Amino acid sequence: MFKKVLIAEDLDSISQTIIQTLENLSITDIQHVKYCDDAYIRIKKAQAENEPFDLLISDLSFKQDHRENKLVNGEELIAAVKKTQHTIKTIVFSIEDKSFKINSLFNNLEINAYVIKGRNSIKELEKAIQSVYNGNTRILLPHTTTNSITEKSIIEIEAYDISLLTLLSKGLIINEITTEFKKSGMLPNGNSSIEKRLNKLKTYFKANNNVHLIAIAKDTGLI
Amino acid sequence: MFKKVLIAEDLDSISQTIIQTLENLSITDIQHVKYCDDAYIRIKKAQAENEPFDLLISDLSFKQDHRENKLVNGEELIAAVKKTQHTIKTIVFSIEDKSFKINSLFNNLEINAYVIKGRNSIKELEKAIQSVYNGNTRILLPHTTTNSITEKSIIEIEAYDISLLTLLSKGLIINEITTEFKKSGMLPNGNSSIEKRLNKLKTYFKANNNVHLIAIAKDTGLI
DNA sequence: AGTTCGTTTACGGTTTTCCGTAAAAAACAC
DNA sequence: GTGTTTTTTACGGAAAACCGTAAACGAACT
Repeated sequence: MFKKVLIAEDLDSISQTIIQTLENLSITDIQHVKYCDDAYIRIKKAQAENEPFDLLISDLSFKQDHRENKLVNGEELIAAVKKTQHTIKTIVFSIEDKSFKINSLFNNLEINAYVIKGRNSIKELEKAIQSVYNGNTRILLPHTTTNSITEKSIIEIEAYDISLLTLLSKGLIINEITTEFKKSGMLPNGNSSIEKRLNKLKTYFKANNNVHLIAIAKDTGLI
Repeated sequence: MFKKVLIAEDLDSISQTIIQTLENLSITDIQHVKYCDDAYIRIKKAQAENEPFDLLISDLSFKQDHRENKLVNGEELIAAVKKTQHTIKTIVFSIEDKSFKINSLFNNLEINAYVIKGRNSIKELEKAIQSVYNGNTRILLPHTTTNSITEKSIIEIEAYDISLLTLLSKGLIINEITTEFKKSGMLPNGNSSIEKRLNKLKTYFKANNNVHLIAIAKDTGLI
């Protein structure tokens, strides 16, 4: 079993349970931090001392407080950690159940497992740890994502749409988005193309207008 | 100290910690449910058997799954419980940190304490339990609500605005909202008045347009 | 080079929002 | 009851979204 495990989880009401779960698996060296920055430092340090962590169990969203942090969420943390220690195994333990986001974590960050916080997630987390230790990857133990978008859709929605919706949600009008896209080299960037894309999104999400579309995008966690 | 306590919390990773906290306070009769409906039934039953619960510790948001439930969140649960057993003490333990919502719980549901899930919430929860047992009320142990709206604003924003924003977020245009308001007797319900109110909201939230406004309303948890 | 096909962009008309001003109605004061 | 203030509603013009159509462009192939 894993020897040295780091937990990145801000809520103490949850981290305590994770620690206990790890103890039940006879893992002796369990460390816990409440901030992403701290997690990164710990991993760096352990690496420098030639006693690197075997496994990182991380939440995705961390509460903001008085402290200024460079890494503000689990995605940034994992991306940073993988750059410095690519061999480390990673399990994400989060309440997020949108398959869009989960898939992107497997594809972009190459995490080893994803466990959705739920009514029976402790056992699932335990299983996930076992599986990852046995060398398996792409593990997800869900009630396969209830209120998320279907698989097909996810493929169609890309970074372009996210940018578009994000700018729209920030109050920019189409013209301004066009200018913005031209600045950042995002293509296509004509007024009409952007309108057309918005129309596709509206059709897809069954939205009556832009306002409705943004509301839906917020609800589904797309932006 | 309290003798009989019920915990309503869906995430097992959190409930386990709460149970342990209660055990540390030498509370012997600790019950735990993962669904609001179950909580209500337990309380009814305990009352019928003349051994009512002293305290209810409840989360606010519960994940939806295959099960059909009448009570879908902590607010509904507490409202229902108070109707049948007004003497019960209630502590809300939730990640929600918008003072708008927290205040409404104290005012409308007359909860006894509110603890925000955070980096040191276990100790705060413990303190809250002690305080409620000692007869105190209106307890809130926060880093006083970071990313929420200020006090003044909350007073100004009322049910009317929520309805307005909600309808807008559902894709209705001003004209349709007017009709809707006339149907439901919401006043004022003229096109211009609704526009004027929207303008106030836009000024207040520093929103460029309706799309922006809805995005902000979603972000702040107003709708 | 020319053809085809798909994508991007341009344009125009209609609807809705946006943002004033003014009239009407209601609430209030005396 | 009359005048005053506030709130609500009506209206109208400018800006933006909305929606269809057509032109321009680019890549792939012959």
